[in-house]
Amino acid sequence: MTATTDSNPYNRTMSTRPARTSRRTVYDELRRRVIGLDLGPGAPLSENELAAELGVSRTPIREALIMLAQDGLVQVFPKVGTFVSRVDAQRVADAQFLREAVELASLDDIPAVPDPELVRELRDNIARQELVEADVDQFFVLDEQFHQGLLRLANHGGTWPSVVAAKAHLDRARRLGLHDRPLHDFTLQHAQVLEALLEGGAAQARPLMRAHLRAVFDDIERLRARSPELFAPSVGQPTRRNIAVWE
Amino acid sequence: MTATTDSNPYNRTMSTRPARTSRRTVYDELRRRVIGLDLGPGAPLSENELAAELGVSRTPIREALIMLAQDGLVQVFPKVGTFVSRVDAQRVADAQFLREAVELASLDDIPAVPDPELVRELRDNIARQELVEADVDQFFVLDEQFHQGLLRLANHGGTWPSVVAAKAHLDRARRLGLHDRPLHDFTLQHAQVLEALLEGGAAQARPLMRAHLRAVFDDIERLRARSPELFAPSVGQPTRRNIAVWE
DNA sequence: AGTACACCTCTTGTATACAAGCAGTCCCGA
DNA sequence: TCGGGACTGCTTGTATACAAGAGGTGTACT
Repeated sequence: MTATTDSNPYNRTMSTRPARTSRRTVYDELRRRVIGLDLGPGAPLSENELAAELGVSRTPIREALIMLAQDGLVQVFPKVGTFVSRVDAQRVADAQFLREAVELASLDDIPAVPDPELVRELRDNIARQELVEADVDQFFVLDEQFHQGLLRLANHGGTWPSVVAAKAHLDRARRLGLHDRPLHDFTLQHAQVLEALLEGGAAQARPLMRAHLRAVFDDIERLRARSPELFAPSVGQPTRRNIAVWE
Repeated sequence: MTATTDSNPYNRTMSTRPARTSRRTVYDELRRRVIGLDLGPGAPLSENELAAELGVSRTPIREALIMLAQDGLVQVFPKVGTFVSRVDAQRVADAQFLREAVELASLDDIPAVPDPELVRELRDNIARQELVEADVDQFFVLDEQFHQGLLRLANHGGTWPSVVAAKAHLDRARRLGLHDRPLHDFTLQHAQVLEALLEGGAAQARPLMRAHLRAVFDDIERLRARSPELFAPSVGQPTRRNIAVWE
């Protein structure tokens, strides 16, 4: 699970602890399911069912769903139902665009002599990426730490939550394919970006970074060409599920 | 007020109407108050008081506050209180960075022959800006329509919600100053950006756009230099207000 | 005077009850 | 056979009751 969701630096309070409310737990869990496609695009979500399953009342469920709706991961139709958002090609493209814009622009703001402590963390991160064999989840955690680290290098770590929000839609689209491109391709790209950055600055790192980000998006676009039905436009409102089962 | 908040194109459903729930009304109202500084940074928000004032129960109030918390406009401390977020200099800088990155990058994606209908709208928008005398709110609406229009020109209208979220923090910071820079300065910059774009493409428009966006940020930075106390870091948790008043 | 401590009132978090509405089903009638 | 309308189950929206904790306040004791 990507535990970096709430790494919003502005929501830290330093003096008070994380305050793990039930709502937060539900939010994290549902977000994980949506991004991980345990809950497929268009799937209906019943507040009552979720409440029963997760062992809490409707209140924290509702509040978590509201947060997910703000993230664009679910859609709430009053008096009708709540549904996992469809994977919309336009939305995925917008997410890619935003992420690319922010991450590329941040390269220009990285100081000539970057924070050595952060650089050390990044190198260490890459070293650990190289040790990952096939654990995709583990790799994703490291991948997120790496990209967030680059933003922090530019002193723009505060934009990470926005990037993560966009990334959620990209990750979901990517998982539709299930294809297992070798993880080491990405690790190599990460290493190349970092070295180019430290050697030649933003000018040299930029094209590599763009290529790296585009590699992910190109995977998605290939998938879309192959299986367009997965990217049905989200305009069609969902149908109510048939429940029945008086058991 | 800027009514463009819910212009998220993905949340449209075409078939169902906007569904104006009470929660939405409360959210819009509180957001307006926070950005308009009717509710100053650090101000305490009591769910009970708001419920009484706005004539609804705690439920829609809570849910609206949760949405505002996700926007970073308020902070909720469990069992302690809810407070309007401080205007944090780092956060404002991050918002500026994100907005700049997205809006500048979008220029590169504007087609050589842009949608003539959208161009007409943009020209019309500028014409109306020129007619605005001193109505700041009216100007803000046109300003947002203009910037959103440019994004749509690049077929990246879907990123507008993210830009608006960042812009909220910028606007709030800007209002701390209350200074009335002539609106026509901005109108002129808008016109110059659009003309440069249509004449010479992204290459010519980019520096003008950057200058325009920076002009706003520079105002904020000047204000910060003059009145640093307004930008107190948000780490310090607020103090509980004294209520008393047995009346 | 200073300090420890019980208290008391506020806060948000959670659970539950009720309201309102959409939509599929089923039955009845033409 | 086909159409229409009441019915019935669900859905989310809102209101309210209760739980649990944080922290200011005042008092009593040293």
